[in-house]
Amino acid sequence: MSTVTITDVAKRVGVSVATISRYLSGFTVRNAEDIREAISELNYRPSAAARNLKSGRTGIIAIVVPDITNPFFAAIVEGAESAVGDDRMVLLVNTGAIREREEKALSQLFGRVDGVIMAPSTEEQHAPAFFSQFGLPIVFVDRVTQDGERFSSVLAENAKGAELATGHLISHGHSKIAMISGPNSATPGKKRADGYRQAMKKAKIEVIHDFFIESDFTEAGGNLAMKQLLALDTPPTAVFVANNLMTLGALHALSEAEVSIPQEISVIGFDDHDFADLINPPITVISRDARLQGSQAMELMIKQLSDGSASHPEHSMVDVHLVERGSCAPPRESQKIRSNKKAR
Amino acid sequence: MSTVTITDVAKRVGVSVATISRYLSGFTVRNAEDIREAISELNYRPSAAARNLKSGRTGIIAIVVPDITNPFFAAIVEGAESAVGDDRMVLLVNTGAIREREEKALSQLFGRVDGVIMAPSTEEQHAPAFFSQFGLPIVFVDRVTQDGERFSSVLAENAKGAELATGHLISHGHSKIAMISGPNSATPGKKRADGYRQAMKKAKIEVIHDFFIESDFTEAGGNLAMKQLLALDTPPTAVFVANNLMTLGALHALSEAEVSIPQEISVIGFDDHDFADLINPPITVISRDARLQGSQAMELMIKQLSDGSASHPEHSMVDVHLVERGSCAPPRESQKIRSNKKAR
DNA sequence: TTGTACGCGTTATCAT
DNA sequence: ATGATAACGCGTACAA
Repeated sequence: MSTVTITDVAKRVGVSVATISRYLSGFTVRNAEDIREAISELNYRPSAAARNLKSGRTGIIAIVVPDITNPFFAAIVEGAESAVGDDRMVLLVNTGAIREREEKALSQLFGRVDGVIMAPSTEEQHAPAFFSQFGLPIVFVDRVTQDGERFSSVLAENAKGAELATGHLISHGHSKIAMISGPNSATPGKKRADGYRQAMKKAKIEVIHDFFIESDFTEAGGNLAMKQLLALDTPPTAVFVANNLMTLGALHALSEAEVSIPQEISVIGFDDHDFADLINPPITVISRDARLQGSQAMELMIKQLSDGSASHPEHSMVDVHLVERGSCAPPRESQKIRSNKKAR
Repeated sequence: MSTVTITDVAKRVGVSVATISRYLSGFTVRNAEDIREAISELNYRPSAAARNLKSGRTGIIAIVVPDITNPFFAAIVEGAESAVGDDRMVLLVNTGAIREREEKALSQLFGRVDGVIMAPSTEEQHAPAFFSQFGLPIVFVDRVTQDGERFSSVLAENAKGAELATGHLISHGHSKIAMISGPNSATPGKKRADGYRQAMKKAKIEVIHDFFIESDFTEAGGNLAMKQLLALDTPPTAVFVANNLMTLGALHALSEAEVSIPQEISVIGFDDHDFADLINPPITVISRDARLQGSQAMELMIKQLSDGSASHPEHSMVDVHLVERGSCAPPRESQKIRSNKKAR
């Protein structure tokens, strides 16, 4: 156990601890060589804990996400990590989208980290109050909480993306367009639903109640929603699925029910995936640079930390774009989908 | 800014700091109610930094992985996080499989964390020396370094899995079986190659030099390797790909070259993937519980931390199993793969 | 049960 | 340029 302190080094060299400290801080000292040597021989490492206590900073930035297993959040974390710099590190908190864990994590984070980058699982949250209460710098990424405007954030062009997706379906001639949406309580859920409605409105297509399903961004949720859609008397001819996991679930439902894409139904998803182009047919999606979202969030955090500019929140958005592959086509003349074939 | 200390609470209540400290530690004190009240009114939070300095512990466990973007490592991290408990947190380090970053991270980690769970990018590493030097508890997960036996580890049944995979191909009647392997310098790379050779030996099939390609566990690497295989005068009729990313790359190469699976070539991968069953055809793989690997590693770490049992390293292995889908079939009579059609 | 006082390892201030 | 020392906030041995 390396319990060698700055005092040991000082004794070894025959100077005071202050001199060693100065040397470590880059100041010019007389016997720098002796010190360098002593440090390496004694294998001295400054105590992070002591430094934290003195400085009040930890050099650690937390990033809290609902599910690190979701490739999208993994990309965000990777982006954030890539921008953290040499003198700081990233503390990961995976909340499983469980509210209690989020809150507990936040309180545990206080004092252990200099700031937190967070993708809150819901907007209905007291997080901002919590943050302002403790004065912990925060940057929201991908999602915000109720009065999230008071804090910096890096979101995606959710509404635009959803409009793009829905418009793409419309341009193929579809009108029976369903949406499997995320929870309305989460930023991307709400915004993408808005975009869908906006596009439908522009095209003067009425949104059928049964065609809009508010699900939960999980694979199971997407799976269930798609089954519900297939069980309808007149199923949709196209569906826009609001995130990658739900798309996965929906595709499984479609595959199980032996509904062919895009002949019987057109599918477009939000967020790309490595395998999306290997599926048959390759899936058309709205894509964006999640890694960039993460790195931008980290940059905002670092700026905030050095400027102390918590009072001037910055809001940035990463762009989205359509990646056209093979899962969208015009609707058939005959709208007879074998809806009840296998779908429950 | 919450700069309220234990002293403030003590003054408020009219007792000494020791009493407050005792209250916080769960001891019985006279005016517990007053203290509780004062703490909540003053919004007092004990300083983690000061506690760290006193106790020598941080309550943080690091987990360093090559690539958090790889679903496999994401699952490991998620598993580890799930087992960390209420009084500790996880610090993530993503090294990008870059040796220098690994080493730098390790030195930065010292003093900031109580222990590190690590998936080293290569076995050719001085990490163990580094660890023993500083006495930082470590548990290896998925991979080890040179003298990794001296430290606890949670590996997978790599050799068994590779034998299973190769045997599956052999049982279908293949003999021209190629392997796209990982780097021999990494534990899973080496062990899986061993398993392949073992299975081939058992079946008395000679391993053709050109059929064994040592790649690098990346998508690009798998892609290139598969192209090389396809460009051979007599290409293999089956291929075992040693990890998920390389499988992805190989599938892209196959798809690009319009080689049909399993008619023209059988494919089996190592490590499952959410989308593996949606690809056409669904991909047969060797699977294992990565999340379990992560949680076991964390459990070993926590045990080590409480026991102080660093001297009794434990080595555990998670099992593997074959997930049969549709990417393997008997070889054709005519072995004419359109090898040079589009490959390259 | 409670209070006093010291130590944890650094850095910053103040003299020298 | 250097040395002595206070201070960071907390836990705890010791005395009461």
